[in-house]
Amino acid sequence: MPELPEITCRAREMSEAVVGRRIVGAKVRQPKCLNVSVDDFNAGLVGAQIRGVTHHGKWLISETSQAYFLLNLGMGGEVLLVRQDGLPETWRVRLDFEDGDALAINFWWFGYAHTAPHDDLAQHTMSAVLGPNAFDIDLDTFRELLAGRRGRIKSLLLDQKRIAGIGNAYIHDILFRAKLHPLRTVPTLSDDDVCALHEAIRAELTRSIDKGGASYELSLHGKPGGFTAEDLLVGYREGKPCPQCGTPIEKLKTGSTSSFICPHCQPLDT
DNA sequence: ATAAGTGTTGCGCA
DNA sequence: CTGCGCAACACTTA
Repeated sequence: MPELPEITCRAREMSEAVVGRRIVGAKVRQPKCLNVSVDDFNAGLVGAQIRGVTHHGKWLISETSQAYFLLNLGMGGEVLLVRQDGLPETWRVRLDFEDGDALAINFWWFGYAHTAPHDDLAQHTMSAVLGPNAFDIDLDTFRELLAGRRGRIKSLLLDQKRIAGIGNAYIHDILFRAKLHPLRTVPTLSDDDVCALHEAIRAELTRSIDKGGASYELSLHGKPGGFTAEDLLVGYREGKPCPQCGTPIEKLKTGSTSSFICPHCQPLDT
């Protein structure tokens, strides 16, 4: 799930559904995903009332009356609001509310459930070092972000310290929409390219947010998102025709990740 | 049935 | 500064 559209949707859902509720119990099945001891985790959250839920990049951030509660779902996972007597089989961390509901949190790889002091979110380094949210960044800030950079454009867009929220699923369509090859280096981009890329980021993220996020992830209430494989332009569509020109879409290795491109619309040499 | 592939992140190294 | 490989170890697909 773990890209900006899904996290944005989860934050909105949680804002509506759990703000104002009080946590009366916490259970941790996988202590490894915490940044503090189980005892400190419990002490931070049990008795706390949830005040608000936002996100920064792929981090879901809940402010409570006692501590901040920060979630990163890694490479996929759910935050489900369920009854305590109707829990799913697998969950790694659970927060129980006083009304009998619970948040059941699961992820299948590399997730985190952290806490940070009530008065000092900046102490949470993993979220504090993130760049501005990809969706909120304005054109001038985006230009400044690229100025002086020499590396590949795909590496920069995936670097959460520079711009937060884009992952290796949405980036295929973002680059396609901007007509940019993932291996293009930043200095080869014209100002028109930079504007197109800025617009593509907003447009592609919005397209998914408006549908409730990717269909391979579940909402707080257990419903799949409405952004399906059919909505993708070139991502994960190897061999299928480019929606613009019909050229077969290619899959290529770009560093340690894969990329999907239209070789005609996204030429490497310019 | 076994193995490779995968949406994340931080770190060390060249 | 940059790219790259690795380590965290679950689940699907070939």
